[in-house]
Amino acid sequence: MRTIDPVKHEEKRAEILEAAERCFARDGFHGATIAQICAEAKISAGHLYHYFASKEAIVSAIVDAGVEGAASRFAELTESSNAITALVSELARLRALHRKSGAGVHLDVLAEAGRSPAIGAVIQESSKGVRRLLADLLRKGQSRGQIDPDLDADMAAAVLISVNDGSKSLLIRDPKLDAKRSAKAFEAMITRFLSPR
Amino acid sequence: MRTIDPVKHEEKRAEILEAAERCFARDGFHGATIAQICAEAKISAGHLYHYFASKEAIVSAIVDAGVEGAASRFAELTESSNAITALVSELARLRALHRKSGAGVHLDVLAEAGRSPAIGAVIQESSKGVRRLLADLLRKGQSRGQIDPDLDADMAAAVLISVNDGSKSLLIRDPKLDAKRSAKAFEAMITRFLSPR
Amino acid sequence: MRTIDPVKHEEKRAEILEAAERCFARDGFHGATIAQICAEAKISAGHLYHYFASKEAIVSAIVDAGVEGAASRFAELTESSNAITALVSELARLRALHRKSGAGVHLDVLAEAGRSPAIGAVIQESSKGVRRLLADLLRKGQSRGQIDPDLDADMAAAVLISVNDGSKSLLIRDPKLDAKRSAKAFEAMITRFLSPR
Amino acid sequence: MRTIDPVKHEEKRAEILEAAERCFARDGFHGATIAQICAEAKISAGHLYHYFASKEAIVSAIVDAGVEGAASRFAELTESSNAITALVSELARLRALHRKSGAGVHLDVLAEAGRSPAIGAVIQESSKGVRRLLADLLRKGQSRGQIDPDLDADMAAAVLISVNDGSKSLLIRDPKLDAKRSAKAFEAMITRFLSPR
DNA sequence: CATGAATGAGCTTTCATTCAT
DNA sequence: CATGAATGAAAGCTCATTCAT
Repeated sequence: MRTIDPVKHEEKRAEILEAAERCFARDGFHGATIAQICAEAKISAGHLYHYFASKEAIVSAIVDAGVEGAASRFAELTESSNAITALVSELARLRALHRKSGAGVHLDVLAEAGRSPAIGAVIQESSKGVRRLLADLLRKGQSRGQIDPDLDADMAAAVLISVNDGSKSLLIRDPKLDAKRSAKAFEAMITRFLSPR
Repeated sequence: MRTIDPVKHEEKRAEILEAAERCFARDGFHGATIAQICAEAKISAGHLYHYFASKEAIVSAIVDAGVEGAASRFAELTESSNAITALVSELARLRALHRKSGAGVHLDVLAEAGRSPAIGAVIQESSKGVRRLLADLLRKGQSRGQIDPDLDADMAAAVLISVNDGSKSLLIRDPKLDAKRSAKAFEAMITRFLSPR
Repeated sequence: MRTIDPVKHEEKRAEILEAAERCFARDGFHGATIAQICAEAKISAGHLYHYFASKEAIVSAIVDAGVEGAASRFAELTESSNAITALVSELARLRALHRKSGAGVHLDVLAEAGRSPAIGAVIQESSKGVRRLLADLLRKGQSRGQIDPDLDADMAAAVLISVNDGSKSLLIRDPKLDAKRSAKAFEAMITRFLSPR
Repeated sequence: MRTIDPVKHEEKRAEILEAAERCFARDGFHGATIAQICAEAKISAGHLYHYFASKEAIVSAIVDAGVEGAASRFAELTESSNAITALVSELARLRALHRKSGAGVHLDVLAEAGRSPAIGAVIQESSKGVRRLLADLLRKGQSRGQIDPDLDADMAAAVLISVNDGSKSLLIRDPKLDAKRSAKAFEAMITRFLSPR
């Protein structure tokens, strides 16, 4: 009975996930092929299916991992003294992140979620989680008097998430866009949106 | 003895474009097939290539057509007495439009533009045009005292376009989202962003 | 508007069907591959799908063609003066046929029909037709006093079809089986089964 | 220090065989996978290969086991006072058996035997054994005056086996076939075939 | 202008089998 | 004895594009 380490299994899974992430970032959900992902992860084509049931399942896993990341970051944000500046810089951080790794996947996955019920469900579940966390954050800001108490926290959270989604298009529409000036404009919008009047 | 009627040619082109738009909206850029588009346009597969050199060329043409539409709408907006409410309602109109026809293509095309240089170039050209029009609109609002004169009009235009892009994700992330409440949140954000202080 | 001959289309379809039949006979339903069939029919892999929607659809078409053949042969049998000898020799003819072309497909398709609803439906429909034809034949024999009037014509037809199915196993179970002696045994069984007492 | 217990080994082999039989009955020879069989037998994929050299070897073993079963049943039949009714009810028993467990495998294996030399050899060997047993039974009936002495016992045995094979197709061709009426038709055919004139 | 037959590379996925542990 | 990770060939099928008619 030599049942082998489930830890190793998880590690391999994570390796494949990282490989897939790189491929999706480079070529998009449809552009990236299983063969590429396997090559990147240095496993055989067939073996990938010991870890993931389908290409879609890989995307699901990536998205799921994203929620957990968001949760931990939001937990930190709650600690910060100024809710708005914290949020503004978090959004800036996300923009910078995608400036490096390519925003394609993010939009690709969203578009795919609009069509594939499987991925759609994953995205909706994930969004619900993130939105709740973000709304809590906003409400905390409201109770501290840092954020306009008249705002509908839940909807403001949804809008902020969509603003983040939209920011993925900035560099696609203008790759030479001045980072500082655009950051300033975003900051202005968010700050004015959330500040008490 | 067969003279080419350039008018008829353009009409056919437009018909195909509309058919393609319906297909892309339904199934996305990758999901829609040439065969589907041909069926929808009621022409043969081979014949489509008399009008468009490739699938990408169809997308390019659709995007190009989008700029012209935006131009004429913005021209109308310039006439309106209140620049901000006009803008807010235009953005609301676009959201409503996509609520019906599916936002998938919009995001799909953006994602594709991030990868394919061909489509990327088209999107960038188109974005430049729309952004200039929008920035002009904003500057006009500033000169009339309706919009905060301290705003960087050019960047604000870029941000507003990206806000519009992001709004495509709203219903994907939560298909049951309350339309009125979310519209109100958007309105608040745009209004506060642009209003003189 | 050069709509091309639907006749040519049918001819090509028939060619592919014949090629497929050869492949199925050689390697069975699962053993034969689309690639083999295409090679045998001298067309490309993709082109086959202009004529048949799937591998299963090819089997369906083959089975359907079989019913038509059976119908025309049964029509001839009705003319013959002695119903029983006619039937006996028809069954012998079918055994001889499969002695040449391999009985594998026949059993393969039946087995597949027991599992795949798609093929099952085709086989059931086809069987219904053949059985009705055969039962009519038997009833005609009964009215002429050549066949035992006490027999349940419909069930006898079903049993005879199953006897034919079973005869496909004869050579598989013993490739060296003496053809004449086994034919005689079959003849005895059928004759005694159907003859008036 | 680890001595192999040949009894345990045989028990495990039998367990796997039963599991495989269930899988083959459900999904056919090609449809059933090694993974399924292993799951059903609650062993690992690799371990199965300690007991059977290949998927074909499993089929061989199942077929072999079938002969032994037939031998013991035929031994009982020899005891019965009326050879024909005993045979008729044995065939009915086999039909009823397959009505429950699915006849697919039987036909599947026969079809496979027509192609694979390995399985073909096993089936031929097994058939030879069963046929000899059955022929002996018939000859015993002849010597007792219960069966037509003019019949070629050996060929009659072959034909009866093929009738049994063919009966597997009855329900596939018509799943709603009336069991009693069809049983009666079979009974009539067998009885008239074998009875002295 | 217009058709649709034809291509062929490429896709995701499956699965019997092997082997290090 | 026993596991399950790993392989890799091959399967069915799709689709943008070309071309003879």
